[in-house]
Amino acid sequence: MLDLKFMQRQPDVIRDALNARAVDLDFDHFLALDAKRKALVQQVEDLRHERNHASTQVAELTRKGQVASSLISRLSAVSERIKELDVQRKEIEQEMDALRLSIPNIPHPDVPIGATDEDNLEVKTWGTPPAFDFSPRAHWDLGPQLGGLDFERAAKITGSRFALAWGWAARLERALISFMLDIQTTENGYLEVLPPFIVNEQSMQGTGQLPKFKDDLFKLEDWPYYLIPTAEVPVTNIHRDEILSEDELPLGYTAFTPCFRSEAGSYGKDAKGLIRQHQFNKVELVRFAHPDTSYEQLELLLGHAEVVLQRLGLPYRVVTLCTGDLGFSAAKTYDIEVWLPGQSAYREISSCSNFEDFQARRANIRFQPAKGKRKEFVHTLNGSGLAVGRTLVAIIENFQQPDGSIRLPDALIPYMGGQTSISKE
RNA sequence: GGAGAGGUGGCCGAGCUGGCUGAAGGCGCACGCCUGCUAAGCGUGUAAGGGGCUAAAACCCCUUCGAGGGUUCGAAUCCCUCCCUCUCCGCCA
Repeated sequence: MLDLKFMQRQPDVIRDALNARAVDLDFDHFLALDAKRKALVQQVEDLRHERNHASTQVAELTRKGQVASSLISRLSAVSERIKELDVQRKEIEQEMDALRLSIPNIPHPDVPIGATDEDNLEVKTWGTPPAFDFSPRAHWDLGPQLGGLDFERAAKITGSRFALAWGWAARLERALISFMLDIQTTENGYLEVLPPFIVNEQSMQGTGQLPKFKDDLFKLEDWPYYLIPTAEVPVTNIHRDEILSEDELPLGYTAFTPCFRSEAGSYGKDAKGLIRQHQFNKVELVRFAHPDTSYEQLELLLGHAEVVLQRLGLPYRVVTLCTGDLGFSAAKTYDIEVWLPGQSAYREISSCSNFEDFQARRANIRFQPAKGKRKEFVHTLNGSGLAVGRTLVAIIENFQQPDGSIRLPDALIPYMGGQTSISKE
């Protein structure tokens, strides 16, 4: 959510931002509503002022034992008028609120203008894609063949876009989760949290999933609750309606959670394998930062996600999302894309964003500056550290051997009970 | 599922026989004074949102005591509905 004053004063900035994002939204209508609102507010406030003033006169007269019936009957009419105008004002404000909740964040000046992911800007690459003297296979072949992944039974249990992992794959998934959490908690200063996987509507609105992206969510029947699409939601909302102190910033939380997404509108996309599932595991990093330093925090956060891939020896690149690809709430986002030999492509494995005060304003997360200054909204950031299922995919595909086995990265061996490779049998 | 208690400012906590309560008191915080030894004492100040005026302030005004509605000239205070928290019983782990 954007600041109302800012929208009034810098309408062109909003128009440019909407344009850059190719969002079709009638911002001038919003401004017209605001003008109407102001006019109404003035009328109502004048009447209220009159009523307040006269009411104290009534009180005085009554105290003196006098009757103020003429005054009272006049005020009765004033109150009626106030009620009428208030109804109008409320209608306009409701419409404005709804519009405001669907206006996306303003992209940071660094963000390249563009329409699709092809316009994203590569900022760095790390490692080199492995060279194979055989044609590398995709994880959806190797996984089932090695007895770790079972898509058919998952379809029986639930349906498409679900996976059943067992044996080595189940353990590898668990190993990766521990490995990632350990790095973030012991090396990068994050506090581990285990939040609810189901949240209410307010939380979804706080981080920006609602009201616009309802169709992407799983909602519980007969409950105003939703399955989380990412740990960003419960973890950012930890501090909803709270006032943090300046010296505790920045705060860093890491959480492992399953994530649930309806993937509406992605029919046919990544239909095979683990890439796009209705349920997947993720280790998330969330930071609450001082507005002055949030972009430094974004670089830091990116590094915290990158180090996981580096330890695993997985080649990747980092891109800055262009305006057309940028998420609704984000001001700037880096995607980390890991190399997948099975597809000969880089695929997103982490998304690190600075939301500035966009989420904080929605979720009302503020901090109290030390010097007795007024409270300000914090800046929120988050990033995957990493998507666990996709990491498993990357390991399977990058470290596959000519004989169909998979070599495990050294960093993971302690987490796998000393096991160094996975082979059939 | 049954019974009860409660939701007030950054926090705790009064008020709840309707007007003088944006809200006592305390804590915390800020500034100042005093003092000087790892501290205490004293004083002053300390909500948010919106509207007007303004270059910006100052200033004036309106709203806000869980949410929404009602009664009333006027509600934190009375009535109704809903949400949430806590305690006890039952139930399940």
